Amino acid sequence: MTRKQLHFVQSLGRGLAVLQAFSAERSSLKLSEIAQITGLNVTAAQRFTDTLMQLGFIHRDKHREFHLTPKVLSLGFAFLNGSQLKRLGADLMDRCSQRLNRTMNMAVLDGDAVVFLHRSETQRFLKFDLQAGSRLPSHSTGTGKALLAGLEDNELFHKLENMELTQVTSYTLTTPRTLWDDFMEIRKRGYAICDREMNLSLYSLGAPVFNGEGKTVAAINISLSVEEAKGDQPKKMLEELWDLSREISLSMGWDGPYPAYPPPAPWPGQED
Amino acid sequence: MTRKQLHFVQSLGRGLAVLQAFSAERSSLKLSEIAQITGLNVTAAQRFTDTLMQLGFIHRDKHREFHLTPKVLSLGFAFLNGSQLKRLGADLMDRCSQRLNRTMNMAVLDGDAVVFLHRSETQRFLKFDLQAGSRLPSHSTGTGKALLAGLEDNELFHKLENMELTQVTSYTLTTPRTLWDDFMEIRKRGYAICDREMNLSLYSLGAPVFNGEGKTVAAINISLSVEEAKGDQPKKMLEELWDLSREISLSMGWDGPYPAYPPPAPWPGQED
DNA sequence: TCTTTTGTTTCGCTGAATGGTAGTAGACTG
DNA sequence: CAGTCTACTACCATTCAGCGAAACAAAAGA
Repeated sequence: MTRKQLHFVQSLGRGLAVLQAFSAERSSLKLSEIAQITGLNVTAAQRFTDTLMQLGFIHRDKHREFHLTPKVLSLGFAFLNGSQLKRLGADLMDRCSQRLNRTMNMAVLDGDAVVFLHRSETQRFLKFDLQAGSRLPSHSTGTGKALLAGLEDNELFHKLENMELTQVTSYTLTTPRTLWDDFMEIRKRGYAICDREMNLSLYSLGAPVFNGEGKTVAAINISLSVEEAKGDQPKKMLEELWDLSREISLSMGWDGPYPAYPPPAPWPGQED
Repeated sequence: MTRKQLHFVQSLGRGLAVLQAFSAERSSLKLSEIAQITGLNVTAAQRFTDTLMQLGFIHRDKHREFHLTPKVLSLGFAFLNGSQLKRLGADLMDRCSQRLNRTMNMAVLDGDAVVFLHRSETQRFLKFDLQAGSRLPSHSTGTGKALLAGLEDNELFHKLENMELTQVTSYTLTTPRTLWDDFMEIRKRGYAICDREMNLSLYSLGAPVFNGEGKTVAAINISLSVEEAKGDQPKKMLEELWDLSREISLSMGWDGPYPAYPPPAPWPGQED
């Protein structure tokens, strides 16, 4: 792990590593497990667990196993509720979702994953349980593709070359080259189509949200079942989605040409 | 801030303080503001912001202001999805919520606040927007009161004496003594009533969830408008809520007498 | 029971973390 | 545009916070 040594507070890094050792699958850990996962020696791990306990972020049950406490949620909550995006967009999205009787989501990019900020639910059955904070691979979701298409060419290229392109279904695009072409289509069209790439019964449309500088800061999506996608539903939904994305972008300060995607560019890698 | 000095890793504490300096209201901070809020000198604050940036938890915009990144959500998400409670209870609650066409919530206690873990939404209008991670004062919510009533007597007393009992509406109970009496009623009845104590048009019923040892680990609630609460709706809702709480407790391993609240106890403080 | 694994405590060493100072870049003002 | 803030960055000597080995204690298995 090469990291600029200058100005890096080791103890903070290690302590956060301890917090991150917990996950949905590994929700209770023994001291020795924490030490193993983080690569710390046991004594050090103990110092950090002690500290985190005193701060109330983890707690130890009677079997001497550590768990995260609800306090860790408060960190994420500060982010969610402080985000201008959510404040401005959530209401607009809720209303649109109600009107269409469709579940919609708003997401941002974090590393190679899309993270959901807000979900407007409806009664419809197609229940694909996501909630604020959920993460999904970006290359196989409507929101993810709408977001990736908004990156600068070189950043996009670099990311494609380095990210893991998991084959989620047989429809998932898994090579940098094919995805690049898809993104260029998205830039032209202004919206993303994700047809069974995430789930064999799911057809999702994703549209970007731009901030005052025309940078892609978020994406919204609307899902249809594959059945519905055969009719003229997509067209209608797309219009609504498009209008909504425009409206949210406007409230974020973008009043320039729409969409504000960069112009399509040729594949910058070696042809093979 | 008195804190056991032994085995407390200062740098971790300070670094986390920097993260916690951000909130919904203060979502973007300058270096000097961070230093001021955390009580660190500027140089130290810089070391921590540097570290947190390198770790991807915060980022700095072009106006040199710091923001949290979506990465902080992942910490809370590990907690949410690792919680047995949520895994077991969410589905049961969703189904119940659908059947009754009522929004329900599940919450746990964290310090003096209730933190919502899961929300089962319905179309109903009474929209009081909460989402996983939201925090509310515990003394004025149905879930909060159901949770507090489950504390050990001395813990409950101590908490009541030390927590801030904000007067949210004119109905909110704000003295330790009156709340104590209310909690004893809750222990007898097995459920909490929160009538306009949080919001003048809200009537909420809260029921506890017990774990395998009979400890109160969570609470669920169902809300009615004050209008509806006048009829025989509460009775019906209560039955459903009660059954659900029992069912969730059972799946958590509690098969003893119900409810598993401690027995009512007299007010331990000085009479005045 | 004994053995193995896991967790706790101690302690001397060292460099990570500290905070003062001085220098620099932006922002605001008149 | 000079002048004056204030906010931020870079540097560096000092030192104590954090470190890990090792000895000890306590659970968990067998």
